[in-house]
Amino acid sequence: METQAASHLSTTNGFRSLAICQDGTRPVAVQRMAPGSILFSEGDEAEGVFEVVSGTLRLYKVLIDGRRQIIGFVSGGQLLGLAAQRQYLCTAEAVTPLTLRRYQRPAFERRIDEEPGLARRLLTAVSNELRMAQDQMVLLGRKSASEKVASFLLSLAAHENGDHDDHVDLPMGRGDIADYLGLTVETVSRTFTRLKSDGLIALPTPASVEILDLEQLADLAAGVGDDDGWNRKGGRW
Amino acid sequence: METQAASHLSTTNGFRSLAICQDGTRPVAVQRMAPGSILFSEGDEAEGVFEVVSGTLRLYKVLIDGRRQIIGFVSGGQLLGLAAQRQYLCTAEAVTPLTLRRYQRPAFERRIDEEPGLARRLLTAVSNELRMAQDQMVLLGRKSASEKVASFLLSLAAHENGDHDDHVDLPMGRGDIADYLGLTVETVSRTFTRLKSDGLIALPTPASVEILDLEQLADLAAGVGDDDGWNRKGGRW
DNA sequence: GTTGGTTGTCACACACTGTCACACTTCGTC
DNA sequence: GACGAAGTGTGACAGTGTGTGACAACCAAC
Repeated sequence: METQAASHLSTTNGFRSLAICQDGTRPVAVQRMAPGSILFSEGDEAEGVFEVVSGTLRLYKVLIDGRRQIIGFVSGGQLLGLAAQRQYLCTAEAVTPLTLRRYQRPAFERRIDEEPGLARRLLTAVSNELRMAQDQMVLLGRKSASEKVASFLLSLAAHENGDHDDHVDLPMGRGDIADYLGLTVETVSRTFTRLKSDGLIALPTPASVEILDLEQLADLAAGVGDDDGWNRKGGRW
Repeated sequence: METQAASHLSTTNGFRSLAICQDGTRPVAVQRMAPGSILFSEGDEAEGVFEVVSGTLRLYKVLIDGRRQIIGFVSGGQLLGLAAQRQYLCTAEAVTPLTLRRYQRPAFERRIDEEPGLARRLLTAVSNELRMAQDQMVLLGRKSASEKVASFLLSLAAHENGDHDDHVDLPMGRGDIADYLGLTVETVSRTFTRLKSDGLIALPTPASVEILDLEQLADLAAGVGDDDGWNRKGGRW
């Protein structure tokens, strides 16, 4: 009926890997892609559901004049294209070298009706997506540049549920971060520098971040006015 | 497991009114509320699913220092709280006098498992929510003040699928619009004035808008650089 | 009619962020 | 190793959008 709804589904819930395909629904193809290549574009017929095996990709929408808003990043173990119904509503493009499995949509949808618990779990997954989208709306609409970057780093750190809680890898460049946070490249770059010189983070390389002061970073991300002259001194921002 | 995901479900799809309750699941209560009163707050236990009979309410999240981001508006015929799982993740507050029906969540969830097609339809509805959230992310992250207001008016006009395609009622005040679009009250006010003096709209009263030039308004909303010196003349915005 | 509170609008200076410009580093290729 | 391309970082400047304050318009109550 309607245009539909596409996108990434973070599978931090119960959807890691082939949980939904445990009974043997086979991927039609395993696919590899180079950075910059496009998996599907906004408006394409939604033919498949994808599972990212390794690598990261970006989902974005563009305005006519080229302004781009990145909706989200999808990385290993996550599903992609689940919420789509007729057409994909954003473009999916490889950030890093990518490996993924493709499932045919018709078979996938048949299973939704056949397997009782499945739709319920998908509903949970999409709801989780919605939650993240809403948090991002708060970020985009009401947070300052430094608050945005701090939030971004923390969400990345939380996602990398693993050994190094304080180390974050950035597969994407500054341009991607800018288009994800509603900023410009320069502002992102300057904010990183500022965070570094204030001792909240370290930057061994531009693509790797060490979180030095988790508490201050969390306060900043949450919008707690720092005693330092971070920003929003007198005004609202 | 996770915090959950809450929120409004615009039912522009197939969820008008009691479509999901056709077999007699009875509302526990019909409820009336005065403007400004709170239906539920962010973090509350998600006990019910609501159907708005008449009136409008706003869904929002707030930062510690009071900055507010309105996630969306919900009005007559729409469902509310469907995507919530454990807790509501935003606050729902009446904008106008409100009438709504409340359904108990446990019974609601039981039906999801029992009725085969239901979960599928809910999935569609939540996916649609996600689509709207993503459009809003583009708006918040990459659109100028005038583009935001133009988009807002058009989405409202589209929503009022009815007789007057060119007439839009604004149940909410300038402050709500500002917090929905990531602007301030003054900027919203100024932009309305500008749209009026440029002949794109008329404002019989502050709460009612006549769309005079739909095409130009649509171009503006889509990000087409107007020949007029609307904005983003030299720069990006 | 008057009063008081709320909401909307306007004016002005300021600030965060964007724009433009250029140096620096890294990496792959020749 | 030299070169060019792409990405990153920095500086100077300007602009949109903002906060503050003041005023007008509207509504309700007296």
